[in-house]
Amino acid sequence: MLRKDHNPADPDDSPRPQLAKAYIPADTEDRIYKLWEDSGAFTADANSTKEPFTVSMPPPNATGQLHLGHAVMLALEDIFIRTARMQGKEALWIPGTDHAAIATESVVIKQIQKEERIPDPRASLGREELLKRIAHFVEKSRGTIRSQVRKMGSSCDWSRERYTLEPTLNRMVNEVFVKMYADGLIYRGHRIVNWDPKLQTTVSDDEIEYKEEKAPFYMFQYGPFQIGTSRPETKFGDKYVVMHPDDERYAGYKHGDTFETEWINGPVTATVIKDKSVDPEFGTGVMTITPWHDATDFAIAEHHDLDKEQVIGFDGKLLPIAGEFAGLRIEDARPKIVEKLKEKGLLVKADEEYVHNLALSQRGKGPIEPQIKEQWFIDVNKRVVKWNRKEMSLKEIMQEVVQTKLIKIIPERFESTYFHWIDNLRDWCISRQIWWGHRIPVYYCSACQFAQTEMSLESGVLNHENSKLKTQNSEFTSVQSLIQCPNCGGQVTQDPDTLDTWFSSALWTWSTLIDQKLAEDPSVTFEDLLRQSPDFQKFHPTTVMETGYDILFFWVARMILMTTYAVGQIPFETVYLHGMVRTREGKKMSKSDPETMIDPLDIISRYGADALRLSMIVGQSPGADTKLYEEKIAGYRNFINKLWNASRFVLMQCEQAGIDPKTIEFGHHVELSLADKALLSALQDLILDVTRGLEGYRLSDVGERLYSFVWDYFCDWYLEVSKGEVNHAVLIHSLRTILKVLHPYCPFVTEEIWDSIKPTDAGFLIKEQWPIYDEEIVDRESYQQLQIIIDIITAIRKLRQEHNVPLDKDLTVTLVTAEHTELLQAQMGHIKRMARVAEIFIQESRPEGEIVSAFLTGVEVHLSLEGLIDPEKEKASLLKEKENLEKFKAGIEAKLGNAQFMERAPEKLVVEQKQKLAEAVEKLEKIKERLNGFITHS
RNA sequence: GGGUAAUUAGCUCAGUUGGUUAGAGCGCCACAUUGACAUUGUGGAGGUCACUGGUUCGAAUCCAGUAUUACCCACCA
Repeated sequence: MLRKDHNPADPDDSPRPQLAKAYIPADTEDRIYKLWEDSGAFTADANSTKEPFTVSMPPPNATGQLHLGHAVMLALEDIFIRTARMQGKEALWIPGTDHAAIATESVVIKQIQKEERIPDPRASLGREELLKRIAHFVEKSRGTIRSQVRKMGSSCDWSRERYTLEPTLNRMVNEVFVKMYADGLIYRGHRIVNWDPKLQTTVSDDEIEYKEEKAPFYMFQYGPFQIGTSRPETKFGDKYVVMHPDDERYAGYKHGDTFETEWINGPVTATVIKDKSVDPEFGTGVMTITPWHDATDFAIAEHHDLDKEQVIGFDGKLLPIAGEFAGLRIEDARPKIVEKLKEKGLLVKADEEYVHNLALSQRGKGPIEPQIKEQWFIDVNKRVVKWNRKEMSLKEIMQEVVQTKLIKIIPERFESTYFHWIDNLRDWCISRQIWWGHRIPVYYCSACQFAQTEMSLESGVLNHENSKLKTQNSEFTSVQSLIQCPNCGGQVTQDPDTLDTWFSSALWTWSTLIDQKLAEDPSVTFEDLLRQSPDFQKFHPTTVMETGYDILFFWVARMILMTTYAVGQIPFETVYLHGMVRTREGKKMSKSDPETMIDPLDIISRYGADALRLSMIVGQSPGADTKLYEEKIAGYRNFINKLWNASRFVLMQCEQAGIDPKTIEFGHHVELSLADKALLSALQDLILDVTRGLEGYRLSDVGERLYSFVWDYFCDWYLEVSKGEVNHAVLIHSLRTILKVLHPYCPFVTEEIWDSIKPTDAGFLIKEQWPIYDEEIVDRESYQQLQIIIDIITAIRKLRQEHNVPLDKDLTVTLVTAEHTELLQAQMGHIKRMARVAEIFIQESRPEGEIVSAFLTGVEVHLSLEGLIDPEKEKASLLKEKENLEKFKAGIEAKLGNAQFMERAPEKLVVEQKQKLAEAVEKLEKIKERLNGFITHS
């Protein structure tokens, strides 16, 4: 798979491996991905005896485009999965797509409106036809996201790909709905819901966002009271005035008192209500209520059994109760109503600067109108969930599994926001008035419904539970003509609503593991489906759920809720939450602003998926937002190229020596130099750090460690040493090890290089075994000895540059040492070559003449620079170092002289400090001697 | 109003349980040029770790408060 170029100049014309001068990801990635996929490397085996490691991919919108949020998610999950796979686990990463109910339906409706000039496609086309159109649209466009997921290098098991609207998932949705209904967790009732007049559907509390808006706050005279409002258009039906029972100012009015007052469209009779939910401090302490359009007012009305009247229609226009204003839209009606009240002398004052929060639909961005509507809800407080022999409510079970650490959230602080959310959680409205989605599996009898609504409702569900209707219902298309009412034999129809898309998403970790063939058979019960699905048995609970913190509530919490209830297992053991990707200015990237938008596909084509992955992982911590910009990505592209060229160097070394790298086997027979031993030792430390870091989900740390090892140690020192003393076996072995531990982060480039250096009998790197830490190879002494050589080389380079010594000047260096003579003798060649020194003397006394010096631990470095030295400069730099050392020394002495420190500090630290002190004292002595030399000379 | 976090070099960020003479990448300055790599090499400059107190032998790290910023939740007529 690498490029094998024939070299015409080569006399024997035998083609040798030759890597291109620079790594070109675009020539590599798709090819490698296909090789992996075709080889079956992504496919997990439910029958294996290996320990399972499962990741359920958060399903992207089936009609969507890959964005950076997906890219982060895919990169992280792929690292988890590739590591687990190499570590010998049965790794399953299950991909899928989401039907994205509201989003998809509104896209298609808009398209039809625009292209076919049909103003109301729902009315004109009807349910069946519209669903067909949407399904067609999804089918046509879902291939896009699949190929884009592949572009990231995602090693997910495509043979198990799932879709949130497929028949198996539909059956699971129905099973869970019926189970919850039977347990009394799902009920239908008239409640105040969030109505989106624009999208013509209810939405859940979590699908609302608030925007600050300045709108006038009016004070009106209402009988003897003054009442405040920012929404005069809702006030037509107001006939109750509410105040706190303890409010002294209104002690003269009793609960139930009535009075007549002039109001918008004439006189009304109002009733006094005393309720503790009124805040006496706010405004006048008196308010009128609009139970149909306000949640608080609704609660008061329920409590006192008051009348509720609808004022605003579901189309957002005023109803006949508004009299002359009926049919007007809110924004048109409001000023007119205020004007009328003003003319009547009922407007007391208007605060034009009032700021309040406007509730908007997250999807459609239109205002939300609270309405009373009969909807389906999930009761989160009823105690029917069996867990550890206790009966718990859905709220309690959600708390329980996180509190007891059965589920661990990373970063931990999100646990408190999770608990806070649960505390505020109200019953979940699960019905939606859109068509694209899982239809509510409830049937009504048109014949007897009028007389017995509840009865026919129940019989529909009960019948369903008795599995008479299951076959028909496993397809989401309606089949009501087949169904007869068990009560009266009349024709039944299905509930027209669909379920909140999060209802089906909440089942994702396990519904995707249910055997699809088995699920087609209606005689197999739900419990048997769980028991007999091999994937479910092997791979659930999943290991880690990785997703953005923005859907902790929408999705993660609801998966916990539904899964513990429905299958009696936690959905995942660990939740890893990543942050949002932002622009370099910290702004959200938005499609409407292409300037700030980074398109992952564009980045991949120019820098490669590996570089993109690194740029999103290194330097990011979980739960924190991350800023991404092109220079950062380019930096990691450079790193990838560095690795590529290091490999190229290794291959060239082998080629020059006539060695086929694939035949190299590394073992005890290999003779090792100091640098070899140091490198092999450092590699063990790397393996340990990387393995532990990945286990602890510290992906950024590990990425940085790998980056630094490859560049700063392997390339900058080991490969440089190799230029004077090459050991092919060590080169190949260490490069192989590096590729393995780097593979999860940059799978493409490592696989590509691996092909050139892998052992003859080896397969793909993706299936290689993870390196095992071997303490016996750790050789601290050699590592430190090489470090001394490195320090000497660095010191010489530094002195040389400080004194502007040209590189072509023949340089003589004297190393003064008492203890390292042997080491320096042996490694002299490397020092000469890498520091570009002509001659080195190793002796025990300082040389004569014009020299510049550096003082290392155990070694003095002196450069003889006749006629090139600026003595003042050298003196100044020595003085500066002396000053620093003295400060440092004084600090340590203070510590060591402190009785409390000596008593309480750990032994190890004291020893360390003493060691440092000794070194500082030694250096200081030498610097002082050297400075004295200056004084005598001048 | 309640909560969670952030504040470290010009920029973007690390800093794992308190013990480092506070690190990295980019940028900057100087030098190097066809020998793995200019998507490079070598060296350098640059930080009183937001502020004020406290705990401690010892604080970027723990505690309290202040300031600024971001996000989340609730929403009062």
